Amino acid sequence: MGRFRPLPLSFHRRDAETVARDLLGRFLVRRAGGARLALKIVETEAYLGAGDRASHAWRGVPTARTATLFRPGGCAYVYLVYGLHHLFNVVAGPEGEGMAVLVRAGEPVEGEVAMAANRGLGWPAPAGAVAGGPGRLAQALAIDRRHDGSSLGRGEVTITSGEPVAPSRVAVGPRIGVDYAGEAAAWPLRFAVSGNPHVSRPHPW
DNA sequence: CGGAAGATCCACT
DNA sequence: GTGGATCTTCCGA
Repeated sequence: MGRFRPLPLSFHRRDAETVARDLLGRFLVRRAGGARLALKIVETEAYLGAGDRASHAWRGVPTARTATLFRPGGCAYVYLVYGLHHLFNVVAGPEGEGMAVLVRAGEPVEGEVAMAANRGLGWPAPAGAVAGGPGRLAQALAIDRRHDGSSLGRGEVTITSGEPVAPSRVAVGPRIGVDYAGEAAAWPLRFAVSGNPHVSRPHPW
């Protein structure tokens, strides 16, 4: 036992917005070949499922791609965007809701050299270069669709305890890259640790 | 069965 | 600020 203790699956089985806020400050831990890589989560986005135009589950019906999104909260939902980048999500809520939290950025805390190498960078690297952005984060942790559906309570990818971030230090804004989603594009479902330099974009806050 | 679009990133101007 | 890379998935016909 040590520093990284996985959170119980009940943590993830709450509504996506609550989980998105509560994931800030927690650790995302990747174990591979005896090595351990860890990031402190500093930016997330909530996707609400049916009725949220920006969500892959907005129609409320599972498809080949989104099957895992409808499982009970506490597993990974990983998919490929633009034919190039894998994005890592935490499935939230009860079974059938299709809710999830996209983990958009992390601050390296262990295995920095290996994570930077996964990104084709040396270490030290500038803040945000290793895991400031969802595609970068997945690449740094070597997460891909093999991890789709895996439990986050045990195994190669886990979410562990950390320092929760006080509400007063959480910055809120609209989600990134969902302009096609109509009204839902403006919903304030993006959360970040205020002022943290590893966040994926210049703070609009 | 085909077209269109995408929860991004990087290089270049 | 703009455009290209690259490919799976999805939906309409």
